[in-house]
Amino acid sequence: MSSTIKDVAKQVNVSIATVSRVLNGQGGYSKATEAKVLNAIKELGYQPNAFARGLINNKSNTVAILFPEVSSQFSSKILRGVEETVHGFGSSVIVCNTASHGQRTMKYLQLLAEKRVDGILFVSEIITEEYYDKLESMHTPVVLVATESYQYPLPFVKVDDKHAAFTATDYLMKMGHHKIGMISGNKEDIIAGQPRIDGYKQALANKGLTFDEKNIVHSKGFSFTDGLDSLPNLLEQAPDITAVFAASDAIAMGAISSAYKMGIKIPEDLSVIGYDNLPISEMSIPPLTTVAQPLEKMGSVAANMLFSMMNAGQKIESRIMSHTIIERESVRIL
Amino acid sequence: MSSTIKDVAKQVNVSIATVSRVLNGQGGYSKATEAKVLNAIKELGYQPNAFARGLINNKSNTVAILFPEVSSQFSSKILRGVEETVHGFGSSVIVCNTASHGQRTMKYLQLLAEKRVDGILFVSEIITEEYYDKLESMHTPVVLVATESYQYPLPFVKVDDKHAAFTATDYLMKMGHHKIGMISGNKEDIIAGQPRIDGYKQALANKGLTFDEKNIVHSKGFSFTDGLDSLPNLLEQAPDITAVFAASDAIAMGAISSAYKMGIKIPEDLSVIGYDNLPISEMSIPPLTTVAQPLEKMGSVAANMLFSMMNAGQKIESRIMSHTIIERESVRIL
DNA sequence: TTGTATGCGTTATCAC
DNA sequence: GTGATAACGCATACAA
Repeated sequence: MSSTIKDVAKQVNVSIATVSRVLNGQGGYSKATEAKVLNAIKELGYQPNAFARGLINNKSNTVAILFPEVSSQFSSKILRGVEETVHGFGSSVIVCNTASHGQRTMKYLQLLAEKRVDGILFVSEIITEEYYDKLESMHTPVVLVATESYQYPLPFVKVDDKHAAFTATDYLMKMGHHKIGMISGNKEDIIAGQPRIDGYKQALANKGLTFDEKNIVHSKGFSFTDGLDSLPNLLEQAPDITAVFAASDAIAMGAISSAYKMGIKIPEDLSVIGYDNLPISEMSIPPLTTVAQPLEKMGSVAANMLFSMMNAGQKIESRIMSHTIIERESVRIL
Repeated sequence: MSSTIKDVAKQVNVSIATVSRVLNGQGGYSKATEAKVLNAIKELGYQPNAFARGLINNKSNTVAILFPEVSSQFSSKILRGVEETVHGFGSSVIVCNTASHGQRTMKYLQLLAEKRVDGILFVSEIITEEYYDKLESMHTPVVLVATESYQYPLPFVKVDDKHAAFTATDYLMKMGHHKIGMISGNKEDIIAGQPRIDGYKQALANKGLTFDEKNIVHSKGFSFTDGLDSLPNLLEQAPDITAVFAASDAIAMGAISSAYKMGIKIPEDLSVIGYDNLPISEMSIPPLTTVAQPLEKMGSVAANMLFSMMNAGQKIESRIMSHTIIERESVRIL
């Protein structure tokens, strides 16, 4: 099939040791033999065998990334950042779609353990004891992205969700709104749910506004249909609100579509601010004002952390990425 | 570090051959030893080493997929389908972002060759001679997704672009439109560009309508901003059109946003039909009528083809996937 | 039913 | 400068 180091050696009449040396540029050979070897490599179309190398070096030049859902704009953006920097290190990235399913995730980890991946990125997942034990047994660097673990000492890179929600709500108030509703996403979600609710409440309190339970509706998740379904409920509970903070861009898009159906004009009748700054927020009508997470950057930062851990072997500090308000046209100045 | 087959053998006082046998369930050992071995494996937390296995079997249980851009909804959907079926086969998928860049692509192929991936999926790319030669030298099954090669005998899975464009245009005519414009995307694109233009023209001709060059504008690409920029031009050239066929959903979304800015109502003043049926088409205001490509399905079909090729070693037939019109609310009945 | 020995393609440690 | 050769962890042909 594919030619080996042995074939090259034979062709040039040197030992495999020598070939290996020039292959790795270690020196200890004459210019002449180097040229001959290099030439033979070209001629034979020799490809180093990653299996053999891995066996010796215990290194696969591969990292894995696990998502609850690969095919979301959210995941895609992170993946983009990860892929770019991983490729820069000469490594490859394996993607895994866990569907937030425990058994499936464990099966993946097993596979990744056998493949001896050099590092693992966990996106938007809660780390269970089962996962953690497995990860520990693998002795593989791990970094969390857009999530964190309160139980286990895993480094993470994410935005401060509570702070970001505070900023979004505060922005609305700065624009003159006092009656502000919220579509919260899943409040059971300890990472992306509750903290954003807390941030919203705190911003209100900070300006001396009292929080009213009627101004918030808790959707099941963070999707478009969640927004679509929730806005009518919110408006029924709280007809007097002039603005709504949606816990995700998808929810915001759903709310906007819902408003459109009900003949409510955005932002004339109702202002909307989202969360994430996905590509869809640009495509919205009107374009969506939102608080941005630097997703691609987060991916690349996380990947860099992984490589630091592999090389230095040291524990790495977590990173809180800064969020920013992207002003577009879905919020009206009151 | 990690324990090996040898450790297991020692623990149970059998030979490594025996351990290997029960590991692979080949039979040829007593129930008693099997139990003991299995037990020791659990106890020691033994993990098979994929490097060693790969070295012997010449199989990595890994396939690679190359995209011009990983972080698009288009790519994501395909990836989702691929990941699902590949995982079903107990393999992993490596993602590569080529950026449609020759050198970068070649570097990827080199890496994949060294890793001895079992198969390669090429999405939305033109296969150059350089790529093909490299692929040939790798002796690795390849299947093309959402593209095809006129020069090289590579199996593909895609929609019939010309036919789909015909269907879209024909749908518009069935809804009573006679003056139909098109925003074509990149007409130099031999796979996704020209065929869709041809389909549009043919649908017109089929109903006895004459094609007018003024009714079409060729954007640089297939993106949102292409649609945003192109609609005004189209409307200037052809003020009397009542409907437009956009060569992608992103273009359609851009056109709709553009119309919104110009105070043109969709679909009352102008009907729009897209192409792809990405998730965004649901989120559009109004929801976008479009011709759907079954992207996720295409991914899974392509992956299945890959495994057939690996196992059977046989050449595989290409697959033309059927497209369908998804009726939503962006087309008005005239 | 089980064990021994060889080889897969490299790298690395010795020698020379 | 260069060449043998022993690992790396596993599968398998061949013996027993």
